[in-house]
Amino acid sequence: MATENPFSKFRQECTDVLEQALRKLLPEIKIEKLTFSKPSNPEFGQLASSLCFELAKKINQKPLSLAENLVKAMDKRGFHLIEKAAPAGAGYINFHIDYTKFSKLSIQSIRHLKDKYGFAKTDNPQRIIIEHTSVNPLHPIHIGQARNPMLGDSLARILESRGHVISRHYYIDDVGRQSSVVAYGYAALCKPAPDSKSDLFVGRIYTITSCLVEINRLKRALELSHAVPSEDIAKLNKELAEWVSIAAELKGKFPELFEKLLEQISKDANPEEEINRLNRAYEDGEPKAKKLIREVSELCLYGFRKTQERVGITYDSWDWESDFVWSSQVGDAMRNLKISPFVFSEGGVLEFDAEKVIRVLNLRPKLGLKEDHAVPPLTLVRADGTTLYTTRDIAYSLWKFNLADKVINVIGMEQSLAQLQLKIALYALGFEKEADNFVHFAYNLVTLPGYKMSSRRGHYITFDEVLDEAIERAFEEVSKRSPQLTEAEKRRIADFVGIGAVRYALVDVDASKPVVFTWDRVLNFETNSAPYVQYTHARACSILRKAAREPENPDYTLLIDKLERDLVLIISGFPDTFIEASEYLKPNLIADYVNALADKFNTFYNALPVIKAESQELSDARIALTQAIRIVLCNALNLIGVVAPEKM
RNA sequence: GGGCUCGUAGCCUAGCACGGAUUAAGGUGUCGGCCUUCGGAGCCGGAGAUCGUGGGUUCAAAUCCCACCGGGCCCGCCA
Repeated sequence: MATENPFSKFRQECTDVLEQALRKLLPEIKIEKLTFSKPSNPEFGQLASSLCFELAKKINQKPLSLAENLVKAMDKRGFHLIEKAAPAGAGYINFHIDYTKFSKLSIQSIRHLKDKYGFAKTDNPQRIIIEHTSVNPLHPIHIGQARNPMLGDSLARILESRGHVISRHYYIDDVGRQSSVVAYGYAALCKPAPDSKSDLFVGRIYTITSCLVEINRLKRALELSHAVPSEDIAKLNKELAEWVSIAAELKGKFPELFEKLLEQISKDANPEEEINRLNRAYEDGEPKAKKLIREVSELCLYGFRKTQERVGITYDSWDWESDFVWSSQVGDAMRNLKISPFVFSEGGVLEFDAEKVIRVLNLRPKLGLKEDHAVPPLTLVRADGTTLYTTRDIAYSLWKFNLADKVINVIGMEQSLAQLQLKIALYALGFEKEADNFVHFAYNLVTLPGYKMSSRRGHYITFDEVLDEAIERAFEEVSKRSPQLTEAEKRRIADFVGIGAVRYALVDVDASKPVVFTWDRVLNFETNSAPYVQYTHARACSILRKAAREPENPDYTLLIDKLERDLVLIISGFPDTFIEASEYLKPNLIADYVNALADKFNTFYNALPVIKAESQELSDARIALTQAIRIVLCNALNLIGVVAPEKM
């Protein structure tokens, strides 16, 4: 008698009983769907209906007397997991759960389903592509970008457990001008072998090259600027001064590399022109340009893979933006858009009229846009015939929909407008179903207090640095608490504790809220952190190890303490939380849930003996409860990619 | 200027999609306790909140609607 979702059994029973009473008492009233809420006070039961407040007006009766009548009309033979139903307050109907039966059902179900428990399967399994991370291959992944893979990977784990077929995609943006900048610098240095982690190495080349090229450009602009107004000159001078100070900073940090690049780049009369030429050559698929840019991009991506391996993240597909340019796909999408009534030409530039699509296809309600929310047009093709980022993304999205029913893009909310325009473009092309299933999972930025992160300027804290620091701090913590362990054991533990802490900290906050990065926040080892939950899991394991027996004869009716009952309720509700997290794409719910469960278990641990309980039957019941809790902690941690250790 | 988004104790966060109970939930910090019990990365208790402001809808608003205020972001032939 195992059930996938114990608490929903109880809810279903409440629904059945209340529906039956309604049919009997008020046959003329039709209710679409009964909903229940969890009472604020546990003395009011485990589920409550506020139905009578709504019905009261309609049938001109007081809510409370209606509640009383409904309870009287209930068929008590339908009570299995319900202990009693009672009218309460000004007109609630409270349902009290029968713990003697429910504890047994829940604990046994969990122990039976083990690592499958909680992962209620969807009725509508889909093929879903989750595109996440997609950091440009120009510099290491920094902490501001690291929230993306943490969220994306957790979403992937959650939706996969829900029964969907998930494919994790990384979109490599190698077509932009920036890629040509770094490739230009790399070539100027004669393609050196990295002297450090390859993405860090590429990042240095990128920052210095970009800075030198920028200074060169501004100087030339100033030389040619006799005719322009003086405020423009002032502006150029200000910009130049800024870049010169960045150059000084970079020269101080990387003197050798800086000098070499300066020497080489100075040989070019116009480096900017060289870069633009390289960019065009790459888009045209010229073999030499292809080889060069792919080489430097691969170098950087190699570093990304190393970083993601550390945190247990992998991808199923690495998609090169350039492949879509070189093949006919971007061109095809363009041609189809061009013949639609939504594209117009202005000064030799192709513009996409998103607003017109919305009007003609009446998309405003569907997209949830207000009446006065005007969506600006999107430039598709430059005057020189080359395409823009979002344009190429249209072709890429169509390609993704060849492989999947649904596409979820984990992309910062600063790109909300571009993502919206992209979605509208899919409607314009007639891909209505696809557009409906195109989801921009937007997340807010990670900022550093009093510090403006800028990859162009080389101002960032890399994700690797954060991981290193987290592991180092975890190592100190382990050494302090478990001095008896060997160095190797301490290292192993520090690794999953430090990394768990970072993963947890970056999914724990609602994705739409901004996160201010502080070391204290990310490297928290106390309550409401991965280490806290990991510790709790290890503690549960420790009890089970010490007990050294399977609970042969548990008597669940002995679990009468409020703490035990609360724990049963929490673990029986895990499938509900899991379903909510997957349906509404809210991985933070899992983090909150697992922390709340750990909290309650620690209180229980402190208050009631498991192994040395008064009787063998009670001890067995508590061992079984501890087993069930351990399973749920582990399953929940897995969803956010945090290791559940047996010892730490 | 237009749009999007966030605003809940000193600080960080949950609750808002789906409005409900004379106590708005945690954490951190602060003050005070718990080393006789299964791992103290723990547990218990105290103090700490005009839920940004003002209206409105409702029997009922942190939650829905409107206006305003404050922070962030976007409105490029950048990505």
